[in-house]
Amino acid sequence: MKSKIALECLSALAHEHRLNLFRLLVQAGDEGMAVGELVEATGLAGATLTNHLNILRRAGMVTDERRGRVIQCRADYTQMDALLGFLTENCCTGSPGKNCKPASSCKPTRKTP
Amino acid sequence: MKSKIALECLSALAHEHRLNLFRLLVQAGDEGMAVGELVEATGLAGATLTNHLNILRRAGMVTDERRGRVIQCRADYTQMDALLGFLTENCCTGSPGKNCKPASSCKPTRKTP
DNA sequence: TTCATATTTCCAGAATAGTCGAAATATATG
DNA sequence: CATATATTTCGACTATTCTGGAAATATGAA
Repeated sequence: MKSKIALECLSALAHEHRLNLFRLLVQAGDEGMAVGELVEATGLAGATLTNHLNILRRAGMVTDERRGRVIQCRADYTQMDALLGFLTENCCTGSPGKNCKPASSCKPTRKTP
Repeated sequence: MKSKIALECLSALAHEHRLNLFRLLVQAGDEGMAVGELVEATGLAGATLTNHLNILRRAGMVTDERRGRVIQCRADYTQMDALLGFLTENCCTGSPGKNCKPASSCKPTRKTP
């Protein structure tokens, strides 16, 4: 992951509402949550929520898919993984004697099928 | 790590200059870097740099120690580790079937003695 | 087509963050 | 003490981000 994208991811998560939003989506698992459900869950105005979602989308932390009138959002675990990797790398590289193990793998939690 | 502190850490790192600053300190290892050296390295005005340092300090990502007239700064690896732990936990907990391994350990890179 | 629902875009005001010169503080040295 | 160096605080300005109402767009249903 490039520094610029890592910065976008960090900025995306560095806000109370957006961190909360991302956690909600993580907990929702593969199913994800509709924008309307997120409005309900957070109590934010629609326009405000869309703004935050757009920031998470631009950073690649959230993906979505239209299902009829509803837009279903999901946390992107791959991007979160890449961010963890970036932080881990940049915590120790650049000098000899690296001490960091590779970032832990972060897979979606599947709903019981 | 509590959510509020994690947010402070994320906000601290979510800025071009501060991420750069933190990386410089990580690369500097246990020795750390003086504020003056950081001013040189970044080209920022003293007041601006102090502002960014204060944000990193409040978040616990940077510690420092006075050595005579000079203030020597260091990256706090423990806090970085805690942040990685928080992100990893919150990437998968809250629902059954956790898939994340524990966050990798992040130790300072020691200068060759 | 007409109506209802879901979401986004547009816009503007309010709040917060970033920047840096100048003055203040802390420490060392002569 | 007086002077020099290192860093921080203060104060003011600019830039960015956050917020939500209202209008626009998209889809589905009658």
